[in-house]
Amino acid sequence: MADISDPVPTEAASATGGLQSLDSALYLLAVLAEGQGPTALSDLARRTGMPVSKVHRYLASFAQAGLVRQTAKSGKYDLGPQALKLGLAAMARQDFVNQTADRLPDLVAETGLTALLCVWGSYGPTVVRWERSANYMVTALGLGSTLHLLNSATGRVFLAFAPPLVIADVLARDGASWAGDIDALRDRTRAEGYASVAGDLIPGLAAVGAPVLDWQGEAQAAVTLIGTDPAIAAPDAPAIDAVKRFCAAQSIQRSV
Amino acid sequence: MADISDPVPTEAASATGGLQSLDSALYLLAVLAEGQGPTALSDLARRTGMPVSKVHRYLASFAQAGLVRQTAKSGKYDLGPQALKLGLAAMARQDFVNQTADRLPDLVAETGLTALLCVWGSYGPTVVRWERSANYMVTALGLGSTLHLLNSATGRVFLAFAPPLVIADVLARDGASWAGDIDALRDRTRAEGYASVAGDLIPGLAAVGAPVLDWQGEAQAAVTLIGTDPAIAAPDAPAIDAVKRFCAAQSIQRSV
DNA sequence: ATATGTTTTTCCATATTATGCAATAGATAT
DNA sequence: ATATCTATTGCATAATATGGAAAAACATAT
Repeated sequence: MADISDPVPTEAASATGGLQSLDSALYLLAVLAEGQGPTALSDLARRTGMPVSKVHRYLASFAQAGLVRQTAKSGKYDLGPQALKLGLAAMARQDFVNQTADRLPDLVAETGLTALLCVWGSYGPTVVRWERSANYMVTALGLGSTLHLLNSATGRVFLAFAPPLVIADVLARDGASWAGDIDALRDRTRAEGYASVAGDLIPGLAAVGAPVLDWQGEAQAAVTLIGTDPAIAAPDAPAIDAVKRFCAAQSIQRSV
Repeated sequence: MADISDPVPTEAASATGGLQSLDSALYLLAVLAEGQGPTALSDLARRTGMPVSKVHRYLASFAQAGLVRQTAKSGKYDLGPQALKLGLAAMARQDFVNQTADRLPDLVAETGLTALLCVWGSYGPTVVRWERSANYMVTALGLGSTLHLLNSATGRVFLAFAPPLVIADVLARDGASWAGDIDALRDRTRAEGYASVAGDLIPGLAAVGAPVLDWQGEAQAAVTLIGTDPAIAAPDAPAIDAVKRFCAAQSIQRSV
């Protein structure tokens, strides 16, 4: 152990202080989860690059814990009931609003803009959290304020990503005095993954917003960046990329 | 091969052919999942009977895999996003849940009520799908929420149609503070094929639920309709017929 | 301020434990 | 029947997890 090359043992993978065998095993589990259904042992070995005997022993432990089970007929392996319980337990602890709110300062620091967190209330998008940047401007918006469904970037996020029936009442109210094509607005927002206003509606105010989605793909909240410079809402503005990435990180990735 | 030879007679623990370290680690994960929320390292060590250093290393590996994460502020450990993915992957392989969820909008359209799909989790009936109608009201219930076994229509469905052993633990917990006759409640629910609450337990809330049964006649899931009008739970209400027909249609198939 | 009690994290020598190869058992098809 | 898959088990070796204790990090009390 007096070897000088000790600081770089083999690779930089397991620099976390965990167990190598556990890392391998959990990788195997992830591979199994990404498969479409029951998977053969040899197939798993191939896809993980591990020896079959190793995979087999890992699976034996997983099976004992109920995370994996073996189909009686074909001998293939699949996720077990304990995996479902784990997921349900994790789901119960997902608190989108608070977890997003906790990371809001990061977004503000990155963009230098004021950030707004809104959820859907009875009367429309409702402000639940402010995170002010250094140069914030005074607005009439306070905690608990409701925003317009069509006039605001935040509202448009809900228009596009909230369940249609939920927003139906407010849409009927706010849509009555709206001249534009609502369907086109919704479709475009959905396609682009964000909404913006650039001072054309509220002079001197520009905003870009994106949705925080739950695993049903419905908006649980909306995060919006606000500033005075219309440039922040330009199609290639860095703020847009920032909000989208931020919200994606807070959302559940369904792709698997 | 009935060899009784004990090369290492120190312990007779894992006769499964798996890895000891994995068994320990997965036990730790199960303990973490059964906790109510973020748990301290030392607490986990106490509850598992393992040395802190061991627990810490396990958690480091789990964290790298995303199954566990550490809350930024308190340093406590909780289930991570990968746990959710695992659960969703496991759920995706349960055909009846998917098929039922896909048809939930039909039920909502037919009745005009908000529909809820629940499966059995560690703590009781767990919401896995919401399909909201125009006038939804319950905001305290989110995806992953658990319902009371006896107070809720959904819970009563599981009480009557889930295997007794599965619900035993939760029944012991929830039944302790229950004044009524549990056996009578179960028998009546079984006979009628549905369960309901009409605002007498949770003021202003009425619900009717029915089971999605597998080939053994056991409840794999429960579908519940929720509304504010107590009339929807009246014995001859159309909502009751709708849920029962809906669930019956979902219960038939599946053989493999 | 300093002290005291929490916690979490890292270090290190030891031997316990996982590893990979290869042989066995079981199954399906030819 | 043989052939060719797959899953499972044994075994010697060394690589790896282990637990005690020390060291940080953190909070609360004095």
